[in-house]
Amino acid sequence: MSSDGGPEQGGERERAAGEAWRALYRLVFEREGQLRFHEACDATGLAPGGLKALLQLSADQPIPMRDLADFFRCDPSYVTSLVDGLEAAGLAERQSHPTDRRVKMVVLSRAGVEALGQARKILGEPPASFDALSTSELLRLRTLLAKLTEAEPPAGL
Amino acid sequence: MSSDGGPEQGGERERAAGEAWRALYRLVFEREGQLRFHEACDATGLAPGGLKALLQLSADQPIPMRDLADFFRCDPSYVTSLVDGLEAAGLAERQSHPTDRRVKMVVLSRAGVEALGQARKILGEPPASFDALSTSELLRLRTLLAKLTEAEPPAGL
DNA sequence: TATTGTTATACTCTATAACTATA
DNA sequence: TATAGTTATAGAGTATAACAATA
Repeated sequence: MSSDGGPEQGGERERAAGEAWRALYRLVFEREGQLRFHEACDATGLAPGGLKALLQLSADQPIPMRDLADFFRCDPSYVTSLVDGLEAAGLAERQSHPTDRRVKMVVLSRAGVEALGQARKILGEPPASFDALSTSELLRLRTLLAKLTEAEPPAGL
Repeated sequence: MSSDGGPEQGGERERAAGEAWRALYRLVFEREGQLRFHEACDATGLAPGGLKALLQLSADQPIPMRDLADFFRCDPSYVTSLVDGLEAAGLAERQSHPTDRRVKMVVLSRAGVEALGQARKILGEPPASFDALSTSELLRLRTLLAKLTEAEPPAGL
């Protein structure tokens, strides 16, 4: 955080930022987010690792296994076991790379796409506490959060 | 989510709620939150489970081990191993309950309090993307999020 | 020689079952 | 009899090391 407010605003700005962040963190990381994630695991029959992998895959954009390992900062051998699991469940398939025959790429099967939709539906459902905000407050909240996510580094795959 | 807006506002309200929630989720659960948590693990030398336990403890309010198991929805035997770890690291101590001699309670040692402070400092640091908001926007964001956390069920220990 | 993915193996995390002590 | 915590054990989850195939 840099301070860009007025000369007397720095403290207030930083306090507000800290409080906002900690509220975000509590809301998502310690409560509803975890619940949602567990629900989605149960609904799809996947272990946490399998669900995280599922969420990074699609039917039409094959992903090299190596990229998954980089994204998750895990060992390639673990990606092997994750993809083994998804394949055994009929949710994903390995494809060979068109030009580099060392590389294997992963895509979702039809069942995988369906499971992904189910997971996204559960994860995307706002918690009951959102009822505490009026519609205009929700609109403002959405706008502010959109600014934050746009400012983030493009951490995707 | 119930819809309490005007007759034509329901769709917009729900869309805003969904988008706000998913932005929250992405921000905390898939990115900065995970990074912060890993950093805090490294800084304290604790495994994820140990850090989660540390965050629920304090020096002056002893917590029965059973309450920890309930809070984490885990088996009591796992609490035993978590507390064993914290104790071996010199961060926590077991106390006996004053009246019920079956119960053991956990408190932080002086080193535990210090480690907790270190962890909270890391976890509570807002991400760089917060620079994208003006001070007044941060103040508004904080206010909106405070309403949400206040509306949550009191999930604490 | 360097890189992708797999196998074999081991270590960590977490749960189940059986047990002790206490209520 | 029921409850708090521990021990022993077993099962996931994840990493390391050695290896085969390909670049």
